[in-house]
Amino acid sequence: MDLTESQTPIQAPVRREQTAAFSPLYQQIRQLLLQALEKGEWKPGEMIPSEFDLARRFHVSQGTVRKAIDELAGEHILIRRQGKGTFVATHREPVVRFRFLRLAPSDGETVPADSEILWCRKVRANAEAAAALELKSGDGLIYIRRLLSFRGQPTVVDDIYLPASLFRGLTMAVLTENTGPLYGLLEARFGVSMVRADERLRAVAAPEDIAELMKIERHKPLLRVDRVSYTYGDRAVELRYGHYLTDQYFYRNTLM
Amino acid sequence: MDLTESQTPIQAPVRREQTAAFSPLYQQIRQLLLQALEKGEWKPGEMIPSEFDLARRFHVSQGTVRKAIDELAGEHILIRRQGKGTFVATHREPVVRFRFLRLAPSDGETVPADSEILWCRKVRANAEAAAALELKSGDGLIYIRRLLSFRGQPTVVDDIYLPASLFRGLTMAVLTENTGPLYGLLEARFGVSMVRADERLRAVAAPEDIAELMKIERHKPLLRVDRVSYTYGDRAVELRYGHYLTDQYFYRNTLM
DNA sequence: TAGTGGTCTAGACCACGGA
DNA sequence: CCGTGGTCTAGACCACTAG
Repeated sequence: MDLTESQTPIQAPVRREQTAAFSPLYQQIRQLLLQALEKGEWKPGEMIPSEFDLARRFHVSQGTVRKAIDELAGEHILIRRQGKGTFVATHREPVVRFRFLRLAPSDGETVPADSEILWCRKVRANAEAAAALELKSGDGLIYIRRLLSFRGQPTVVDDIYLPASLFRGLTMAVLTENTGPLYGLLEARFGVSMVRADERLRAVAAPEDIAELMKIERHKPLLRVDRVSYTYGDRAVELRYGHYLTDQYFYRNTLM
Repeated sequence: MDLTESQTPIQAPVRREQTAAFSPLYQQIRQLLLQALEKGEWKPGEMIPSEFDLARRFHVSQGTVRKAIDELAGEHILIRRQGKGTFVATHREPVVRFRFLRLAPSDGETVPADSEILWCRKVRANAEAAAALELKSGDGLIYIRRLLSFRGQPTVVDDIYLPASLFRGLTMAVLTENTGPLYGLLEARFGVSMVRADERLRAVAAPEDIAELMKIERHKPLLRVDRVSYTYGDRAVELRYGHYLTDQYFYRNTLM
């Protein structure tokens, strides 16, 4: 995989002079790996070179590469599989999906979500969206509304805003023909991998349009989840407002 | 610190025969460290022995001890401080507290919580509490209700259930004279450290008694947070039902 | 200056998966 | 059988803290 190609190696492993901003070698390697991922050198689901190959490429020891990969694996950006190799994480694996869809049923039975795209429009960013997505007010956004149902019960309404510049060609048709998770589509078709998301949760009274979609009475309490998602390098690439009906499901979380 | 005392060392570092349940050495060390913590050999806030001392004690290399500590530090059970030592995490440090109280104000300003204990009673475990706390129905529990206010606005009502057997002597008087966080009291006075918690979030209409305490109208949407907390070794030691008013505050969470 | 955690290396060997 | 990640060791040196 391009091991002989020209590729900005760390020449003399940079030992900054004392008391200057000190960055350990393995952090520099971590950054180089992130850059390679961002460039798309290895795609989601693919295997990256072995630790020894990477060590040769970056002119460091295998242990140092290992520590860099350890960190990225801890962030769920890479996935180690003993005996097989190290792979780029992908949202097309269900285990990843569960990290980003935190609804679980009150009574055991896990259940697949049934997704219906309600619309997909181009809009202009208002101040709030622009601030969250690090854009300018008025920049183009793609606005998607979708409805998730479990066992036929409409349970989640998501209003999703994506920078139009990153997702040219994302249309209603593309969305409806996609079967897997949305993030899987975004990474496979547009090369944008969601790596982290910050959420803010509140209890709110159901707005009229959402109550109608969910077939519930107005003002019923809903869990509102505001999400900003980030790709490599903490770049915000999605703003999402979710309304969750939590009669049969709950939002699960673990504090550590 | 008892380095010469008799203490079940790993004698011949146990290399299990092939294909049998294999546990790496550093995992065995991790378990021994957890046992020492559980025994109270090192108390919250205290420094544990250096990596080299522990290596001698357990008859392994410093690198192996280091890897065990790495894991415990990743679980926020231990805290490393370069140049000083490795310390047992304590809930009396604000940084830890924020991991377990996830409310943040909608408008910047962070604010200290003002806690009022409403009552502290002995009750018997119902089926639900018994199941969550791994007890038998009818076992003794301490039931605490408290009210947290921010800027004078009542915002959180917590109903807390603790196994009476673990917290003998926990009374209204003890609670009211405690100034810091509840978990700080529990670890300092009863030797029970909260290490992890699972939460289930729902939006609900405010029950009458809670609406009254918060001085809000009945049926107003509240965020209900059911929590089970665990100490070392995944032992459940707290069941808590929280009702959060999310007009001015939100529950923050990061997905990774 | 001494003691602690943090980094980096090189080498040996083990566990796992697949050909 | 080989190639991968995983473990363990020993040793050298760096960065940080405190006396």
